[in-house]
Amino acid sequence: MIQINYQDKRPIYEQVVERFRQLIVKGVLSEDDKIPSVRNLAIDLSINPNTIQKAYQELERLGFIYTVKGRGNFVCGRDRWMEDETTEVLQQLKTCVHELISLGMQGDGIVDTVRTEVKKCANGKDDAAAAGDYNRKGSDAT
Amino acid sequence: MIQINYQDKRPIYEQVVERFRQLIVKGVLSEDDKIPSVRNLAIDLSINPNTIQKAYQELERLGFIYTVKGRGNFVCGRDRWMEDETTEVLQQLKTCVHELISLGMQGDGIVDTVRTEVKKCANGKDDAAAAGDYNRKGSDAT
DNA sequence: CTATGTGTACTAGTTGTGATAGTACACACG
DNA sequence: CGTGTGTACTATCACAACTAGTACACATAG
Repeated sequence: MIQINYQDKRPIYEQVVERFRQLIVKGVLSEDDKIPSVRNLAIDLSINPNTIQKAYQELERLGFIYTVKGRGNFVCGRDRWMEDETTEVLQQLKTCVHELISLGMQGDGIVDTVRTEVKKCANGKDDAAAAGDYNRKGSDAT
Repeated sequence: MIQINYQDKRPIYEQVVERFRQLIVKGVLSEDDKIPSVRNLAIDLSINPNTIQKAYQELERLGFIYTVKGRGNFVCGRDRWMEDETTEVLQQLKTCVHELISLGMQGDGIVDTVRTEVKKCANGKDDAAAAGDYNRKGSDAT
């Protein structure tokens, strides 16, 4: 489910955050799905519970999950993060366009690239639906 | 020329690298332009020469500058970095597109956004030409 | 109620990286 | 040779990431 890459220079907690962010945005994890407990995931990944806790706090701050004391952590609905995420990624997209122009790439080429990429997504439908679910309400991990 | 933002969480040497990258990509610094010496820039920014050295080594590794022992550091030609940079930014662009699709944005909307941004660049012509040059061959800093 | 699983908070310590400080050496140029 | 340059090296400090261990509060099942 969650893998840690020790070759990666980024801190572990950041990798955990990023991984869950992907799973949630792509729809692999749905609203109110339960995610592993701090302790369970820590054992699973052979790292310290505090590191997972830090990751979960960050995910909560970003609006991706909510916490119920004594019960666990659960995935928030799209309305809690979709707008912010879209704004952010849109900003990244614009920055890329500016840089490509600076690098001498033609505007038409950029637009074409994007159009091609959009079509590719439409055909492949991304990997969200294919991935299936992971840990639904009530089906707690063994 | 180069400013350091101490509010920024990124290390100083990384900020220096990023700033020079921008100046070079945008054409403010041209091929064979001389950039400040390790010691001069260190004094200028009130930081340690070793930090600048680290930044310059990274810039050389990335192909943005070349070093001549005893003379200084100079900007490389576009051919040394343009291809790699374009490939990298293009990859970022595609990732953004995929994420926006996952976030539920319509493909048409994405393409429109890009087209609009391209036009904006075409009108403003970015800020490359406006910035002028900084430190040409032979005009060493005082 | 108790036992268990959960999130939360706190202290203490280790490790790695960024940054500083200082020194020394090699090369280019006038 | 003297100056300005890049390069290399050691030592030290500060901070972030991570680990280790403990303690407490809450929810649920028995």
